[in-house]
Amino acid sequence: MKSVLFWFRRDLRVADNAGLYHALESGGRVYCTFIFDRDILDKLPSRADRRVEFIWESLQEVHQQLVANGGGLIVRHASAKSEIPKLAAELGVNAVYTNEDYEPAAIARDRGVALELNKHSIGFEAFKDTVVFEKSEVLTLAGKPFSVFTPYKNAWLKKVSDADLKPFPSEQLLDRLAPVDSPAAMPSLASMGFETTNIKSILTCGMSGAAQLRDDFINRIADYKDARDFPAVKGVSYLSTHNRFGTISIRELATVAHAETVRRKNIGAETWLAELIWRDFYFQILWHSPHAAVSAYKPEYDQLAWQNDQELFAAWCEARTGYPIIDAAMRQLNQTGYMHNRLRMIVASFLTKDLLIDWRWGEKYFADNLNDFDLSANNGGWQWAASTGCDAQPYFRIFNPITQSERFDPKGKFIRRYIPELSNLPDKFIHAPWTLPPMDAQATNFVLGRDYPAPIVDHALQREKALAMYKAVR
DNA sequence: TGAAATGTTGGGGCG
DNA sequence: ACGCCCCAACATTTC
Repeated sequence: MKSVLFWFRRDLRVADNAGLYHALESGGRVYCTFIFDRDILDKLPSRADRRVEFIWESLQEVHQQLVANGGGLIVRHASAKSEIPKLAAELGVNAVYTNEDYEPAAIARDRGVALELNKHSIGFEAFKDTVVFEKSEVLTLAGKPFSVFTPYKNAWLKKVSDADLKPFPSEQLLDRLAPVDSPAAMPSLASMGFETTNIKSILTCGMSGAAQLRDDFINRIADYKDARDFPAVKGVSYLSTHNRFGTISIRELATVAHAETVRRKNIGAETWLAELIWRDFYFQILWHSPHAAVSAYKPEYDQLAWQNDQELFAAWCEARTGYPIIDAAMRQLNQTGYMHNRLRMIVASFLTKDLLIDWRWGEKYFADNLNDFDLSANNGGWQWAASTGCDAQPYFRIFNPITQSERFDPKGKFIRRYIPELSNLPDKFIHAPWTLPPMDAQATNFVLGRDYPAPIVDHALQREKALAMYKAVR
Protein backbone atom coordinates (compact mmCIF):
# COMPACT_ATOMS: atom_id res chain seq x y z
CA MET A 1 0.00 0.00 0.00
CA LYS A 2 1.20 3.44 -0.89
CA SER A 3 2.32 5.77 1.87
CA VAL A 4 3.68 9.28 2.10
CA LEU A 5 5.69 11.18 4.68
CA PHE A 6 4.69 14.83 4.87
CA TRP A 7 7.49 17.09 6.06
CA PHE A 8 6.40 20.33 7.77
CA ARG A 9 8.88 23.22 7.55
CA ARG A 10 7.58 26.77 7.22
CA ASP A 11 3.93 25.79 6.96
CA LEU A 12 2.95 25.01 10.54
CA ARG A 13 -0.76 24.46 10.00
CA VAL A 14 -3.10 21.64 9.09
CA ALA A 15 -5.67 23.79 7.25
CA ASP A 16 -5.25 24.89 3.63
CA ASN A 17 -1.80 23.35 3.39
CA ALA A 18 -0.95 22.51 -0.22
CA GLY A 19 1.65 19.82 0.36
CA LEU A 20 -0.29 18.16 3.16
CA TYR A 21 -3.40 18.20 0.98
CA HIS A 22 -1.59 16.50 -1.89
CA ALA A 23 -0.17 13.91 0.48
CA LEU A 24 -3.59 13.14 1.97
CA GLU A 25 -5.15 13.19 -1.45
CA SER A 26 -2.65 10.71 -2.89
CA GLY A 27 -4.70 7.88 -1.45
CA GLY A 28 -2.16 6.22 0.80
CA ARG A 29 -1.24 6.38 4.47
CA VAL A 30 0.19 9.72 5.50
CA TYR A 31 2.76 10.28 8.23
CA CYS A 32 3.72 13.76 9.36
CA THR A 33 7.01 15.03 10.66
CA PHE A 34 8.83 18.13 11.75
CA ILE A 35 12.58 18.20 12.25
CA PHE A 36 14.19 20.79 14.51
CA ASP A 37 17.05 21.05 12.06
CA ARG A 38 20.42 21.13 13.78
CA ASP A 39 22.00 22.48 10.61
CA ILE A 40 19.99 25.64 11.29
CA LEU A 41 19.56 25.66 15.08
CA ASP A 42 23.20 24.98 15.95
CA LYS A 43 24.21 28.17 14.12
CA LEU A 44 21.80 30.45 15.96
CA PRO A 45 23.76 32.99 18.01
CA SER A 46 21.52 32.79 21.07
CA ARG A 47 20.13 29.87 23.03
CA ALA A 48 17.17 32.09 23.94
CA ASP A 49 15.61 32.31 20.50
CA ARG A 50 12.00 33.41 20.23
CA ARG A 51 11.60 31.80 16.81
CA VAL A 52 12.46 28.34 18.09
CA GLU A 53 9.91 28.78 20.84
CA PHE A 54 7.30 30.10 18.38
CA ILE A 55 7.82 26.98 16.27
CA TRP A 56 7.66 24.75 19.32
CA GLU A 57 4.44 26.35 20.55
CA SER A 58 2.88 26.24 17.10
CA LEU A 59 3.76 22.57 16.69
CA GLN A 60 1.81 21.73 19.83
CA GLU A 61 -1.36 22.75 18.04
CA VAL A 62 -0.46 20.89 14.87
CA HIS A 63 0.29 17.78 16.88
CA GLN A 64 -2.95 18.02 18.85
CA GLN A 65 -5.03 18.35 15.70
CA LEU A 66 -3.28 15.43 14.06
CA VAL A 67 -3.77 13.29 17.17
CA ALA A 68 -7.43 14.27 17.35
CA ASN A 69 -7.77 12.81 13.86
CA GLY A 70 -5.95 9.58 14.59
CA GLY A 71 -2.50 10.66 13.51
CA GLY A 72 0.35 12.46 15.15
CA LEU A 73 3.45 14.47 14.49
CA ILE A 74 6.83 12.78 14.57
CA VAL A 75 9.20 15.43 15.91
CA ARG A 76 12.95 15.04 16.00
CA HIS A 77 15.96 17.14 16.80
CA ALA A 78 18.53 16.24 14.17
CA SER A 79 20.11 17.22 10.90
CA ALA A 80 17.17 17.25 8.51
CA LYS A 81 19.20 16.32 5.46
CA SER A 82 20.03 12.94 6.94
CA GLU A 83 17.07 12.48 9.26
CA ILE A 84 14.39 12.75 6.57
CA PRO A 85 15.82 9.94 4.42
CA LYS A 86 16.36 7.91 7.59
CA LEU A 87 12.79 8.43 8.80
CA ALA A 88 11.38 7.74 5.34
CA ALA A 89 13.23 4.43 5.30
CA GLU A 90 12.09 3.53 8.85
CA LEU A 91 8.47 4.16 7.91
CA GLY A 92 8.83 2.51 4.54
CA VAL A 93 7.08 5.29 2.65
CA ASN A 94 7.00 5.62 -1.11
CA ALA A 95 7.51 9.36 -1.13
CA VAL A 96 8.24 12.44 0.93
CA TYR A 97 6.02 15.44 0.27
CA THR A 98 6.70 18.96 1.46
CA ASN A 99 6.11 22.60 0.60
CA GLU A 100 8.72 24.40 -1.41
CA ASP A 101 11.31 26.57 0.31
CA TYR A 102 12.97 29.07 -2.04
CA GLU A 103 16.04 30.08 -0.03
CA PRO A 104 19.41 29.10 -1.49
CA ALA A 105 20.38 26.97 1.53
CA ALA A 106 17.00 25.24 1.55
CA ILE A 107 17.19 24.53 -2.16
CA ALA A 108 20.59 22.88 -1.65
CA ARG A 109 19.32 20.88 1.34
CA ASP A 110 16.25 19.68 -0.51
CA ARG A 111 18.31 18.68 -3.53
CA GLY A 112 20.47 16.56 -1.24
CA VAL A 113 17.46 15.01 0.47
CA ALA A 114 15.82 14.21 -2.87
CA LEU A 115 18.99 12.57 -4.18
CA GLU A 116 19.38 10.45 -1.06
CA LEU A 117 15.71 9.40 -1.17
CA ASN A 118 15.91 8.58 -4.85
CA LYS A 119 18.79 6.19 -4.15
CA HIS A 120 16.28 4.16 -2.20
CA SER A 121 13.54 4.65 -4.78
CA ILE A 122 11.65 7.04 -2.55
CA GLY A 123 10.12 10.04 -4.28
CA PHE A 124 10.39 13.66 -3.22
CA GLU A 125 7.88 16.33 -4.15
CA ALA A 126 7.69 19.97 -3.12
CA PHE A 127 4.58 22.08 -3.66
CA LYS A 128 3.91 25.78 -3.93
CA ASP A 129 2.36 26.93 -0.68
CA THR A 130 4.35 29.83 0.74
CA VAL A 131 3.45 32.35 -1.97
CA VAL A 132 0.62 33.04 -4.39
CA PHE A 133 2.95 33.17 -7.41
CA GLU A 134 6.41 31.63 -7.38
CA LYS A 135 9.53 31.50 -9.51
CA SER A 136 8.65 32.39 -13.11
CA GLU A 137 4.89 32.49 -12.82
CA VAL A 138 4.83 36.27 -13.22
CA LEU A 139 7.11 37.47 -16.03
CA THR A 140 7.40 40.52 -18.26
CA LEU A 141 6.04 40.42 -21.81
CA ALA A 142 9.61 39.68 -22.87
CA GLY A 143 9.55 36.60 -20.67
CA LYS A 144 12.00 37.94 -18.11
CA PRO A 145 11.62 38.24 -14.36
CA PHE A 146 10.52 41.64 -13.13
CA SER A 147 13.04 43.70 -11.24
CA VAL A 148 10.77 46.69 -10.60
CA PHE A 149 7.92 46.32 -8.18
CA THR A 150 5.10 48.38 -9.70
CA PRO A 151 4.98 46.59 -13.07
CA TYR A 152 5.35 43.29 -11.18
CA LYS A 153 2.37 44.20 -9.02
CA ASN A 154 0.31 45.16 -12.08
CA ALA A 155 1.13 41.86 -13.77
CA TRP A 156 0.39 39.97 -10.53
CA LEU A 157 -3.00 41.64 -10.20
CA LYS A 158 -3.81 41.02 -13.84
CA LYS A 159 -2.91 37.35 -13.55
CA VAL A 160 -4.50 36.47 -10.25
CA SER A 161 -7.80 34.61 -10.30
CA ASP A 162 -9.96 32.68 -7.86
CA ALA A 163 -8.14 29.51 -8.88
CA ASP A 164 -4.82 30.92 -7.64
CA LEU A 165 -6.31 31.71 -4.25
CA LYS A 166 -8.40 28.57 -3.86
CA PRO A 167 -7.68 26.76 -0.61
CA PHE A 168 -6.31 23.24 -0.45
CA PRO A 169 -8.71 21.72 2.09
CA SER A 170 -6.19 19.50 3.82
CA GLU A 171 -8.12 19.80 7.06
CA GLN A 172 -11.01 17.88 5.51
CA LEU A 173 -8.90 14.81 4.73
CA LEU A 174 -7.24 14.26 8.09
CA ASP A 175 -9.06 10.94 8.52
CA ARG A 176 -6.52 9.56 6.06
CA LEU A 177 -3.64 10.06 8.48
CA ALA A 178 -1.68 6.99 9.42
CA PRO A 179 -1.82 6.17 13.11
CA VAL A 180 1.41 6.94 14.87
CA ASP A 181 2.28 4.29 17.44
CA SER A 182 2.26 5.92 20.86
CA PRO A 183 3.45 9.26 19.50
CA ALA A 184 6.55 10.15 21.43
CA ALA A 185 6.49 13.41 23.29
CA MET A 186 7.91 16.33 21.40
CA PRO A 187 11.46 17.13 22.47
CA SER A 188 11.38 19.95 24.98
CA LEU A 189 13.11 23.25 24.30
CA ALA A 190 15.50 22.48 27.14
CA SER A 191 16.37 19.08 25.69
CA MET A 192 17.38 20.87 22.49
CA GLY A 193 19.47 23.34 24.43
CA PHE A 194 17.13 26.31 24.20
CA GLU A 195 15.84 28.55 26.94
CA THR A 196 12.29 29.75 27.35
CA THR A 197 11.74 33.32 26.13
CA ASN A 198 8.10 33.61 27.09
CA ILE A 199 7.17 34.31 23.48
CA LYS A 200 3.49 33.96 24.33
CA SER A 201 3.61 37.19 26.31
CA ILE A 202 4.64 38.97 23.11
CA LEU A 203 2.91 37.10 20.32
CA THR A 204 0.05 34.64 20.07
CA CYS A 205 1.41 31.48 18.49
CA GLY A 206 0.07 28.76 16.26
CA MET A 207 -2.96 28.54 14.02
CA SER A 208 -5.24 29.89 16.72
CA GLY A 209 -2.95 32.85 17.32
CA ALA A 210 -2.84 33.60 13.61
CA ALA A 211 -6.63 33.40 13.31
CA GLN A 212 -7.02 35.76 16.24
CA LEU A 213 -4.66 38.32 14.70
CA ARG A 214 -6.33 37.92 11.31
CA ASP A 215 -9.78 38.67 12.74
CA ASP A 216 -8.48 41.61 14.69
CA PHE A 217 -6.76 43.05 11.62
CA ILE A 218 -9.67 42.57 9.24
CA ASN A 219 -11.78 44.71 11.56
CA ARG A 220 -9.40 47.63 11.03
CA ILE A 221 -8.05 46.90 7.56
CA ALA A 222 -9.89 49.92 6.11
CA ASP A 223 -7.63 52.15 8.22
CA TYR A 224 -4.44 50.37 7.17
CA LYS A 225 -3.33 52.91 4.58
CA ASP A 226 -3.54 55.84 6.99
CA ALA A 227 -2.45 54.09 10.17
CA ARG A 228 0.32 51.79 9.01
CA ASP A 229 3.11 54.36 9.13
CA PHE A 230 2.71 55.33 12.76
CA PRO A 231 4.53 52.98 15.10
CA ALA A 232 2.63 54.20 18.17
CA VAL A 233 -0.67 53.26 16.51
CA LYS A 234 -2.10 49.77 16.09
CA GLY A 235 -2.21 50.08 12.32
CA VAL A 236 -0.41 47.07 10.82
CA SER A 237 -1.50 43.43 10.77
CA TYR A 238 1.13 41.99 13.11
CA LEU A 239 0.86 38.80 11.03
CA SER A 240 4.46 38.80 9.78
CA THR A 241 5.73 36.02 12.03
CA HIS A 242 2.71 33.90 11.17
CA ASN A 243 3.41 34.47 7.50
CA ARG A 244 7.00 33.47 8.11
CA PHE A 245 6.08 30.17 9.69
CA GLY A 246 2.91 29.48 7.76
CA THR A 247 0.58 29.26 10.74
CA ILE A 248 -1.95 30.86 8.39
CA SER A 249 -2.40 30.37 4.65
CA ILE A 250 -1.21 33.17 2.39
CA ARG A 251 -4.03 32.26 0.01
CA GLU A 252 -6.57 32.87 2.74
CA LEU A 253 -5.09 36.30 3.53
CA ALA A 254 -4.75 37.27 -0.13
CA THR A 255 -8.35 36.21 -0.76
CA VAL A 256 -9.64 38.57 1.90
CA ALA A 257 -7.43 41.44 0.76
CA HIS A 258 -8.27 40.90 -2.89
CA ALA A 259 -12.01 40.60 -2.32
CA GLU A 260 -12.09 43.76 -0.21
CA THR A 261 -10.06 45.57 -2.84
CA VAL A 262 -12.13 44.53 -5.84
CA ARG A 263 -15.64 44.45 -4.43
CA ARG A 264 -15.58 47.26 -1.92
CA LYS A 265 -12.75 49.38 -3.28
CA ASN A 266 -11.31 49.23 0.19
CA ILE A 267 -8.18 51.35 -0.10
CA GLY A 268 -6.78 49.91 3.12
CA ALA A 269 -7.13 46.37 1.82
CA GLU A 270 -5.62 47.42 -1.50
CA THR A 271 -2.59 48.87 0.26
CA TRP A 272 -2.17 45.75 2.35
CA LEU A 273 -2.55 43.48 -0.67
CA ALA A 274 0.35 45.39 -2.22
CA GLU A 275 2.42 44.40 0.83
CA LEU A 276 1.57 40.74 0.26
CA ILE A 277 2.61 41.23 -3.37
CA TRP A 278 5.92 42.75 -2.18
CA ARG A 279 6.38 39.47 -0.33
CA ASP A 280 5.92 37.42 -3.52
CA PHE A 281 8.12 39.93 -5.37
CA TYR A 282 11.09 39.47 -3.06
CA PHE A 283 10.70 35.68 -3.05
CA GLN A 284 10.95 35.59 -6.84
CA ILE A 285 13.79 38.13 -6.89
CA LEU A 286 15.91 35.96 -4.61
CA TRP A 287 14.96 32.81 -6.48
CA HIS A 288 16.09 34.35 -9.78
CA SER A 289 19.06 36.22 -8.27
CA PRO A 290 20.51 34.14 -5.43
CA HIS A 291 23.71 36.20 -5.53
CA ALA A 292 21.73 38.99 -3.82
CA ALA A 293 21.72 36.90 -0.64
CA VAL A 294 25.41 37.61 -0.17
CA SER A 295 26.20 40.69 -2.26
CA ALA A 296 24.59 43.73 -3.85
CA TYR A 297 21.83 43.01 -6.34
CA LYS A 298 23.48 45.67 -8.49
CA PRO A 299 27.13 44.57 -8.50
CA GLU A 300 28.57 48.08 -8.90
CA TYR A 301 27.48 48.77 -5.33
CA ASP A 302 29.74 46.05 -4.00
CA GLN A 303 32.50 48.66 -4.39
CA LEU A 304 31.04 51.05 -1.80
CA ALA A 305 33.70 52.11 0.71
CA TRP A 306 31.80 51.45 3.92
CA GLN A 307 33.47 52.75 7.06
CA ASN A 308 32.23 49.82 9.18
CA ASP A 309 33.09 51.36 12.54
CA GLN A 310 32.62 48.70 15.23
CA GLU A 311 31.83 51.24 17.93
CA LEU A 312 29.11 52.92 15.89
CA PHE A 313 27.65 49.54 15.00
CA ALA A 314 27.55 48.54 18.67
CA ALA A 315 25.78 51.80 19.51
CA TRP A 316 23.18 51.10 16.82
CA CYS A 317 22.61 47.53 18.03
CA GLU A 318 22.45 48.57 21.67
CA ALA A 319 20.12 51.52 21.10
CA ARG A 320 22.46 54.27 22.23
CA THR A 321 22.88 56.39 19.10
CA GLY A 322 21.42 59.47 20.76
CA TYR A 323 18.70 59.67 18.10
CA PRO A 324 15.53 58.78 20.02
CA ILE A 325 13.55 57.33 17.10
CA ILE A 326 16.48 55.05 16.23
CA ASP A 327 17.06 53.96 19.80
CA ALA A 328 13.36 53.40 20.51
CA ALA A 329 13.12 51.26 17.36
CA MET A 330 16.17 49.20 18.32
CA ARG A 331 14.82 48.70 21.84
CA GLN A 332 11.56 47.48 20.36
CA LEU A 333 13.53 44.94 18.32
CA ASN A 334 15.77 43.88 21.20
CA GLN A 335 12.93 43.57 23.70
CA THR A 336 10.26 41.98 21.54
CA GLY A 337 11.84 40.57 18.37
CA TYR A 338 9.57 42.85 16.36
CA MET A 339 10.09 46.25 14.74
CA HIS A 340 7.47 48.35 13.01
CA ASN A 341 8.00 48.53 9.25
CA ARG A 342 8.41 52.32 9.08
CA LEU A 343 11.08 52.05 11.77
CA ARG A 344 12.89 49.31 9.85
CA MET A 345 13.30 51.77 6.99
CA ILE A 346 14.47 54.54 9.29
CA VAL A 347 17.06 52.48 11.18
CA ALA A 348 18.29 50.89 7.93
CA SER A 349 18.76 54.29 6.32
CA PHE A 350 20.54 55.46 9.47
CA LEU A 351 22.90 52.47 9.62
CA THR A 352 23.89 52.70 5.98
CA LYS A 353 23.73 56.42 5.23
CA ASP A 354 24.47 58.02 8.58
CA LEU A 355 26.78 55.46 10.16
CA LEU A 356 28.18 54.36 6.77
CA ILE A 357 28.02 50.70 7.76
CA ASP A 358 27.60 47.86 5.27
CA TRP A 359 23.94 46.92 4.92
CA ARG A 360 24.89 43.28 5.46
CA TRP A 361 25.79 44.02 9.08
CA GLY A 362 22.30 45.33 9.67
CA GLU A 363 20.76 42.51 7.66
CA LYS A 364 22.54 39.99 9.88
CA TYR A 365 21.44 41.74 13.07
CA PHE A 366 17.83 41.69 11.88
CA ALA A 367 18.20 38.04 10.81
CA ASP A 368 19.37 37.15 14.31
CA ASN A 369 16.72 39.13 16.15
CA LEU A 370 13.51 39.41 14.15
CA ASN A 371 10.79 36.90 14.97
CA ASP A 372 9.50 37.29 11.42
CA PHE A 373 12.90 37.05 9.76
CA ASP A 374 12.55 35.81 6.23
CA LEU A 375 15.67 35.89 4.06
CA SER A 376 14.05 37.22 0.90
CA ALA A 377 12.10 40.09 2.47
CA ASN A 378 14.87 41.01 4.90
CA ASN A 379 17.49 41.05 2.19
CA GLY A 380 15.18 42.91 -0.18
CA GLY A 381 14.35 45.50 2.43
CA TRP A 382 17.96 46.13 3.37
CA GLN A 383 19.09 46.40 -0.22
CA TRP A 384 16.20 48.75 -0.86
CA ALA A 385 17.25 51.01 2.00
CA ALA A 386 20.93 50.83 1.06
CA SER A 387 20.09 51.64 -2.58
CA THR A 388 21.98 48.53 -3.71
CA GLY A 389 18.91 46.52 -4.64
CA CYS A 390 16.46 46.10 -7.46
CA ASP A 391 13.95 48.93 -7.54
CA ALA A 392 15.76 50.41 -4.57
CA GLN A 393 15.32 53.95 -3.48
CA PRO A 394 17.91 56.19 -5.18
CA TYR A 395 21.13 56.58 -3.22
CA PHE A 396 20.54 60.26 -2.61
CA ARG A 397 17.27 59.61 -0.86
CA ILE A 398 18.49 59.81 2.69
CA PHE A 399 16.06 59.86 5.58
CA ASN A 400 16.48 62.61 8.12
CA PRO A 401 15.91 60.71 11.37
CA ILE A 402 14.55 63.81 13.09
CA THR A 403 12.13 64.72 10.31
CA GLN A 404 10.95 61.10 10.12
CA SER A 405 10.47 61.08 13.88
CA GLU A 406 8.48 64.32 13.84
CA ARG A 407 6.35 63.10 10.97
CA PHE A 408 5.58 59.56 12.11
CA ASP A 409 5.72 59.91 15.89
CA PRO A 410 4.64 63.55 16.23
CA LYS A 411 3.89 63.44 19.93
CA GLY A 412 6.77 61.15 20.80
CA LYS A 413 4.34 58.51 22.00
CA PHE A 414 6.37 55.64 20.59
CA ILE A 415 9.65 57.15 21.76
CA ARG A 416 8.32 57.50 25.31
CA ARG A 417 7.09 53.89 25.28
CA TYR A 418 10.63 52.58 24.81
CA ILE A 419 12.74 55.43 26.21
CA PRO A 420 11.10 56.41 29.48
CA GLU A 421 14.15 58.47 30.40
CA LEU A 422 12.93 60.97 27.81
CA SER A 423 9.34 60.97 28.95
CA ASN A 424 9.44 64.40 30.58
CA LEU A 425 10.85 66.21 27.57
CA PRO A 426 8.40 68.46 25.73
CA ASP A 427 7.05 66.96 22.47
CA LYS A 428 8.88 69.63 20.52
CA PHE A 429 12.31 68.53 21.68
CA ILE A 430 11.88 64.78 22.22
CA HIS A 431 13.00 64.01 18.66
CA ALA A 432 16.35 65.77 19.19
CA PRO A 433 17.08 66.04 22.92
CA TRP A 434 20.36 67.90 22.31
CA THR A 435 18.31 70.90 21.17
CA LEU A 436 16.49 71.14 24.48
CA PRO A 437 16.89 74.74 25.75
CA PRO A 438 18.72 75.03 29.11
CA MET A 439 15.58 76.38 30.78
CA ASP A 440 13.62 73.24 29.87
CA ALA A 441 16.53 71.00 30.76
CA GLN A 442 16.62 72.55 34.22
CA ALA A 443 12.86 72.35 34.63
CA THR A 444 12.81 68.65 33.74
CA ASN A 445 16.10 67.82 35.45
CA PHE A 446 17.41 66.40 32.21
CA VAL A 447 21.13 66.20 31.52
CA LEU A 448 22.29 65.14 28.08
CA GLY A 449 25.00 62.54 28.41
CA ARG A 450 23.82 61.56 31.87
CA ASP A 451 20.18 60.65 31.25
CA TYR A 452 20.43 59.96 27.55
CA PRO A 453 23.39 59.91 25.13
CA ALA A 454 24.42 62.82 22.96
CA PRO A 455 24.09 62.01 19.24
CA ILE A 456 26.97 59.81 18.07
CA VAL A 457 27.07 61.45 14.64
CA ASP A 458 25.90 64.67 13.01
CA HIS A 459 23.27 63.87 10.41
CA ALA A 460 24.05 66.76 8.04
CA LEU A 461 27.73 65.86 8.02
CA GLN A 462 27.16 62.12 7.59
CA ARG A 463 24.71 62.76 4.80
CA GLU A 464 27.40 64.57 2.84
CA LYS A 465 29.83 61.70 3.45
CA ALA A 466 27.25 59.19 2.26
CA LEU A 467 26.57 61.14 -0.91
CA ALA A 468 30.31 61.23 -1.62
CA MET A 469 30.64 57.50 -0.91
CA TYR A 470 27.86 56.64 -3.36
CA LYS A 471 29.01 59.08 -6.00
CA ALA A 472 32.44 57.46 -5.96
CA VAL A 473 31.09 54.17 -7.33
CA ARG A 474 28.92 55.62 -10.07
C1' DT B 1 7.63 54.38 0.96
C1' DG B 2 12.80 62.27 0.88
C1' DA B 3 15.49 66.06 2.08
C1' DA B 4 18.09 70.04 1.12
C1' DA B 5 19.25 73.67 -1.88
C1' DT B 6 17.75 76.91 -4.89
C1' DG B 7 14.28 79.70 -7.23
C1' DT B 8 9.93 82.44 -7.31
C1' DT B 9 6.23 85.06 -5.54
C1' DG B 10 3.79 88.31 -2.92
C1' DG B 11 2.56 90.90 1.25
C1' DG B 12 4.06 94.24 4.48
C1' DG B 13 7.37 97.54 6.56
C1' DC B 14 9.75 101.44 5.60
C1' DG B 15 12.06 105.51 3.63
C1' DA C 1 2.26 107.01 -3.90
C1' DC C 2 6.14 104.47 -4.96
C1' DG C 3 10.16 101.57 -4.93
C1' DC C 4 12.99 98.78 -2.28
C1' DC C 5 13.99 95.28 0.93
C1' DC C 6 12.90 91.42 3.80
C1' DC C 7 11.30 87.04 4.25
C1' DA C 8 7.69 83.71 4.69
C1' DA C 9 5.46 80.49 1.72
C1' DC C 10 5.44 77.79 -1.93
C1' DA C 11 7.58 75.60 -6.17
C1' DT C 12 11.34 73.53 -8.55
C1' DT C 13 15.79 71.22 -8.95
C1' DT C 14 19.27 68.73 -7.23
C1' DC C 15 21.42 65.21 -4.67
